[in-house]
Amino acid sequence: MAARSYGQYCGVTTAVELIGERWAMLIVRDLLVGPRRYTDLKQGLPRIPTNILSARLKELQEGGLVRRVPLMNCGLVYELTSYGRALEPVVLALGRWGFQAMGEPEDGDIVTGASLTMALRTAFRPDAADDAEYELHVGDVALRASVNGGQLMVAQIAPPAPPVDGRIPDGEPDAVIVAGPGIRRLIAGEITPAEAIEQEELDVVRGEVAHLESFARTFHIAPLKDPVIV
Amino acid sequence: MAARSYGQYCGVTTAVELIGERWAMLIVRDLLVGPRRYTDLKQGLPRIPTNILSARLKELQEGGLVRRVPLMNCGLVYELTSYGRALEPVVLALGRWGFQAMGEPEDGDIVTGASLTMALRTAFRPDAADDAEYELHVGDVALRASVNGGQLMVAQIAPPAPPVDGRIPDGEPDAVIVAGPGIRRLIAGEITPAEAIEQEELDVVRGEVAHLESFARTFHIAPLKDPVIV
DNA sequence: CCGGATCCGAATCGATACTG
DNA sequence: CAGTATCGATTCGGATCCGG
Repeated sequence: MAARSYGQYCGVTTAVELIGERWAMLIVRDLLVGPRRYTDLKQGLPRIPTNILSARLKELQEGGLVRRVPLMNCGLVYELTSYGRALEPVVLALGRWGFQAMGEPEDGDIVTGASLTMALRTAFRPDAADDAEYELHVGDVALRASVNGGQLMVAQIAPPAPPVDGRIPDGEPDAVIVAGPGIRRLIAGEITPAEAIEQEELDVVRGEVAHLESFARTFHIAPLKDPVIV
Repeated sequence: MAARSYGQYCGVTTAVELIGERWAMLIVRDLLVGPRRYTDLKQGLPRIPTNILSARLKELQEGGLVRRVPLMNCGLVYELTSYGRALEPVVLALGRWGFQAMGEPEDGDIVTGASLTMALRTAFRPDAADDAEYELHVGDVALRASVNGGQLMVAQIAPPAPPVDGRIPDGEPDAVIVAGPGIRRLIAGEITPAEAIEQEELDVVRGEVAHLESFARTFHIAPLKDPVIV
C-alpha cells in the first residue's frame, strides 16, 4: 500500500488514492443514484470483472465511502456513506467535463439507468428549469424526471423491472421523449429541438412538442469555446 | 484501447477514460499551476516512473488536454489546452473532498509547490476573502498569495530557485506565515489561529498576528457533518 | 542537464470457472 | 445471490541507458 501511495500530503492526491482505481468512480456514480445490491452493480457495469467489483467494494468500505447494509427481508445492499455522497460534486464535474468529449457512441457502448440519471443531474440547470414531468426513453432505459421549483428528481421506471421503491411519480408526464444517443447534441445545444425532431434524433410520442423546448432549456451543457486559439 | 473502454456512452465514463489512469490527474494538477517542462513535472512528482510520465503526457496530448510547446530559447514545455484547463473544477472538487480524508502526513509525504498552490485555490472562499498579501512557507515550499477583490493569485517564490517569470508580486506581504502540516487543522477549522500558534503548528514571523485570522477566514474547508448517523 | 527510450520483475486487471 | 479462485494479459515501478 505504501508502495501505491503517491507520497504527497495533498487533498487531490488523497482523493485519487481513495477513488482513483479503475472502476471505482463508476461504482460511486451508480451508488449516487441509490443503494444497490451486488448484482445490480454488476448489471449496471457489464464489463466489470466480478473479482474487481468485489475488490473495489471492499476498498471503498475500508475508505469509509461505502457501507454494506443487510436487508431485513433478503439479501444486502451497498450504499454510500455521507462521506461517499460528498463525492457528488466531483462526479457531476467529471460528467460535465466528459460530456464535451463524448462524440458519437462507439460500437457496443450502452446507456444504463444510472449513467442516464447522472447525465440528467449533470446537465440540470436549476435556474433555467421550468416545472414539468418528463418521461425519457433512451435505448431500453426509461426514466421519469420531475422538475419542481428548481429541484430535480429522477426515478427509473418500467422496462424491464418495476422500481424497487414505490416512489414512481403518479400522474401523466407532460411529455414522453423517446431518444437515441443524438440526445447529446440537443443537450449540447448543437441542434435545436425542432432540428432534433426533424433529423429523427428523438421523438415526442406523447404530450406537446413545446415541452421539448423546456426540456432543452432545463438540461443543457454549454460546449467549450473554440479551443483552437487558447 | 477498445479493451480498456468501459463500454458506456456516458460523460463520467468518457472523462475517466481520459484522465483516470494512474498519475494523470496529478499531472493535470501540476499543469493547472502553469506550463511545466518534463523535468519540472518529474521533480514535482518525485515518485512517478519516467516511462509513466512520458506515456501519460503522450496520452494527454492525444486526448487533446495537453500541448507540447517548444520554447524560443531552449527546451520545451507542456501546457494545458483550454480543454485541459476546463478540468479545474474537477481538480478543485477532488481536492476539497480529499482534504477531509487527509489526516496526518505519512512518513515520506512531501508538499510541493503545485500541491500547495492548488490546495490554496481549493480552500479559497472569494466571498469571505479580505484583501491581503500572504507569504506562506510549508516545508521548503514558499508561496506568495495575493487576495484582491475576491480574486486569488498564487505565485511560487524563492527557495530554491528564482521564479521563471518576473511576476513576483512586489512590496512587503502583510504576513509571513511559516507552517507545517498542521496548517491543515487551521484550514479545516479544527483549531483557531490562536490555538495554532499556541500549539506551534505555525508561526507568523512577520506582520501582525491579526492577519492570520483573515487568512483562516479566506482559506477554509468546512469538515463534513458527523458521518455516524447518515 | 534535458527529454526521454528500454528492459525487467512485481503488481494489477480481465476473463472465466466455480462455490456456499 | 454474492461472491472466490485461478491464470494469462497488461500495466506499473525501478533502474539504467542514450542522444542532444
